[in-house]
Amino acid sequence: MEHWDEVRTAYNVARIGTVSGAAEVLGVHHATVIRHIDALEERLGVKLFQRHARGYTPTEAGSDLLRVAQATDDQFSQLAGRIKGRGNEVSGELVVTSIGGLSHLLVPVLAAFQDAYPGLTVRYLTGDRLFRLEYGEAHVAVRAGAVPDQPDNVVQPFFRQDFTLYASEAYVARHGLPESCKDFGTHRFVGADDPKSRAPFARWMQENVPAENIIFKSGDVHAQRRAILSGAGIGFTSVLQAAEVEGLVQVVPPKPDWAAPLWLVTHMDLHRTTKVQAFLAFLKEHSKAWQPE
Amino acid sequence: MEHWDEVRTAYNVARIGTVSGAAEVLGVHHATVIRHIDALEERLGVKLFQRHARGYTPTEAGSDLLRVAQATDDQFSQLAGRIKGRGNEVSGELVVTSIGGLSHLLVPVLAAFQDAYPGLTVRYLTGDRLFRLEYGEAHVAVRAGAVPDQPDNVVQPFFRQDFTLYASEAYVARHGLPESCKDFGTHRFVGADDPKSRAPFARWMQENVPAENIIFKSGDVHAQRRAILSGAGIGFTSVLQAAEVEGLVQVVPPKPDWAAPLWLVTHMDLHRTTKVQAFLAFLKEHSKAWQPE
DNA sequence: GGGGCGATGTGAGTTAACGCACAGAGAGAA
DNA sequence: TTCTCTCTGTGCGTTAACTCACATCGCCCC
Repeated sequence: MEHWDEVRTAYNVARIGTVSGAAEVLGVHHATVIRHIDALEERLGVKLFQRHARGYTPTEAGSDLLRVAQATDDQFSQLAGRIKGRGNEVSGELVVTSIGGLSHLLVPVLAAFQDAYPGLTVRYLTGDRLFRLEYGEAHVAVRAGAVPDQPDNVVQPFFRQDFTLYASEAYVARHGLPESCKDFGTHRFVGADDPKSRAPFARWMQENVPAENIIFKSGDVHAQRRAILSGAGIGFTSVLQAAEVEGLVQVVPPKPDWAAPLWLVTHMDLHRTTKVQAFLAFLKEHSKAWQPE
Repeated sequence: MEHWDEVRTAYNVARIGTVSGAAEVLGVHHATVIRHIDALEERLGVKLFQRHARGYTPTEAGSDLLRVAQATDDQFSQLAGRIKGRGNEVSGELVVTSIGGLSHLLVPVLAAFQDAYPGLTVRYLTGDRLFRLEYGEAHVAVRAGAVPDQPDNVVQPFFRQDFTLYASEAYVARHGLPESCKDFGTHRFVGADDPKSRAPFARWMQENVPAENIIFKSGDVHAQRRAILSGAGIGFTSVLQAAEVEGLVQVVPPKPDWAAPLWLVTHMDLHRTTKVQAFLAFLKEHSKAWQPE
């Protein structure tokens, strides 16, 4: 049973009773309807209609087709309604991904967004690997670093995340603060575990801090911040994260060179949907407080 | 949601995951598949798939379509199986119509046919009006008289029904038998109620028997036979019917001029079906005993 | 009974859908 | 990295499907 359009044609003929009437409803010429019926009967090897001057009356097979196609028509109508409607409503699932270091900013916003749309389920993905928008793994991604140049991805600037060096009050009381790069040899540092990290502050540390002075390394920014707080050494933390923790002292003011630009990335096919647009607007609104100035 | 073929295309893309694979399954070029998807998405206003180099992955709307179309595909497959299969089996309903005077012959055959096919329901229609095959009122009709020339009807000769004049034994004992037409003026007759009857014996009676001698008239042949049997007069009855009744005496031997040819008529659209063919063969086999010689 | 109407059917012309060929882009392997 | 394979995407020519027009046939109403 291929050629579903022919089934639809036969369905309308059976429903209405005449070829002409069905042709009008279908918006095609009645000759087309006749050819569809003939082709379908030929393929099935059974007459679906008895032809007479007043129209077509379905045989048993035609009546059977009428019932099945009626159900199909209903199903498709409902489907079309759901699909068209869903394009304009915020429901189902919203999948957001970002680097782990942004969870303290995003999670409250996600929770508030879910609260605003009760029909919505939020999934927040963080992980080592990059979740790929083109495979439908997420609707929205928050990416850091250089402008993502993936084709089929819509990229918007989000905000600039400032970083600088922090130390715990206990560390300062014990070791003091370095006044310039020349003092780094006498201090201990907390840094990134990944030597290939492309974060600007991480590369700065690789170039300006002797490797042997980096005595605590972790791939997780939260672990690094905890290490700094525990007095393990001096290390980079985002200004916003540091502000939420008691007991951290800025070693130097934030430098623009250390800042990491953040980008909002969506897949082209999903970017126009109401759900994604609603979340992007919601996120931008709530992130105004995070902007540097 | 028009263009069910596009839904089928999208269904296969969602099911298989690639345009090329779906195109192969559908037996069309992959460009056609792409155009179908694009047209469907355009019409719905929602992306059904996320496109990437490895194939198409369904969005939520695409997944929804996949579910619905999967069910539709199943339904259509079952429908095709039923329709194709039903063409080769004898089941459902068999509707046979004839003039009322043939019921004593047809009913036993219909009962035996039903007994041979337990899945079958038989309907036997008799009535004043002609049941019309082209409106699907019956599968098979047994017609008398001239060759039916309805277009779209398949006509086969059935057998020749012989008629002649009968009288009851009581009538003969009381009035004797006429030896020729000249004696008709002294006899009483049972005849047809309808002066426009086209039956050859009825017209013969109109022409050869004085109207005032026809003292019992009925439209029903069974009533006429009963009247003859009750001694009301001389009248025509089919030879086969008369043979089943005790107490009837042939006034004259059957004449070919009085015989009524019977025809088996089916609608063109139903004639080829196994069910109709099975019944026609069954009926012909059982009617061999009725043939004159 | 006859004219009009609406239905089915068929042949000819036209449009739109399809197949073909090639370009481009990732993904995986050497 | 580079090569290769596969899949997507698009312009162009062709074919098949569709529209159009006309013929035909029944039915209904006048």
